[in-house]
Amino acid sequence: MLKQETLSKNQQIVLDFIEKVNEPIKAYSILHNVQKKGIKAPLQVYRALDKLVEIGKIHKIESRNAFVACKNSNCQISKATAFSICESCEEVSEISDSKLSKYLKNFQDKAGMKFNKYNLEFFGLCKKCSIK
Amino acid sequence: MLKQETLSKNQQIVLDFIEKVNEPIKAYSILHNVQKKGIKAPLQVYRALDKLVEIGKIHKIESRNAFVACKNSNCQISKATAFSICESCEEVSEISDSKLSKYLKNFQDKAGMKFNKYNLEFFGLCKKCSIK
DNA sequence: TACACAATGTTATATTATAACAATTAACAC
DNA sequence: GTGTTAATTGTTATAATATAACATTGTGTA
Ligand SMILES: [Zn+2]
Ligand SMILES: [Zn+2]
Ligand SMILES: [Zn+2]
Ligand SMILES: [Zn+2]
Repeated sequence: MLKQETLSKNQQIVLDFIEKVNEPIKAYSILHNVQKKGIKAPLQVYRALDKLVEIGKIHKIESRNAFVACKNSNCQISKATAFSICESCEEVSEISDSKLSKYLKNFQDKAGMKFNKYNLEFFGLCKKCSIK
Repeated sequence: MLKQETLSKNQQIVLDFIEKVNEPIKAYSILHNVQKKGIKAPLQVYRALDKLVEIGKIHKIESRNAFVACKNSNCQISKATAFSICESCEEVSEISDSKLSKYLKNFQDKAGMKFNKYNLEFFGLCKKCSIK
């Protein structure tokens, strides 16, 4: 079978919603918001999320247990992700910095482990929150 | 009051156990293992974990919801952490690489956000698992 | 002593995520 | 089209992770 090109019904419903809100959102919040579309159970959401993460349409913000749409066409299928997170307002942005991603992709640890994936989360205060 | 120098009873019990197992361990697994020491409830474990993370004695592996003792005396109180994670055997090592930490500490994102903390998780196969 | 704050103990509950199994749908080979 | 396989869905129940709320006790300091 060829690699799936179109999303399934539930996957599309979940993705549409995540793209619409345009900020990190939690699984059960997604569930509440797509129940009118016929998605009734957590598993239906989590299965869609798993697939969407796998194909790189969304990312999971691990420290927040939240999901956000990918804004970065050249982030290779979720294998190299970086985010900035404001600890005050919880605003999250995906970092797209070719120098950073190049540096991390080529990073070699001392144990000689070969990496195929990384996730980096920066924390601080966004500009808005710094002023306050 | 001066900054705490000695750990409290529960904090010490939890830290002792985490250091003994010497690999990432989950909160409820800690709970089961320290019940003989008098810790009975999840909150007692989570409160100790919170404090130990705060003072840098342990770190949370966000992608695994697990906690591991710090092996790295110069990781500044949990504000700059990096790990390698084997996706096959789940072995986790704390990366101590001064070049990497320097690079990340000085990283400036395009939005001009000032970071005070980061967490980086690399995924791949450890040497042992690569051979198989 | 009196105060402030950290830590504890305890019960209940909230939040996040998966197990298990049956049924349906989509893609492919022939 | 038929049979085959894999992906997706639907559904109920439950597991795993984490916090709320409140009363109490301990500890350092003035
Ligand atoms: Zn992305
Ligand atoms: Zn902010
Ligand atoms: Zn450390
Ligand atoms: Zn391994």
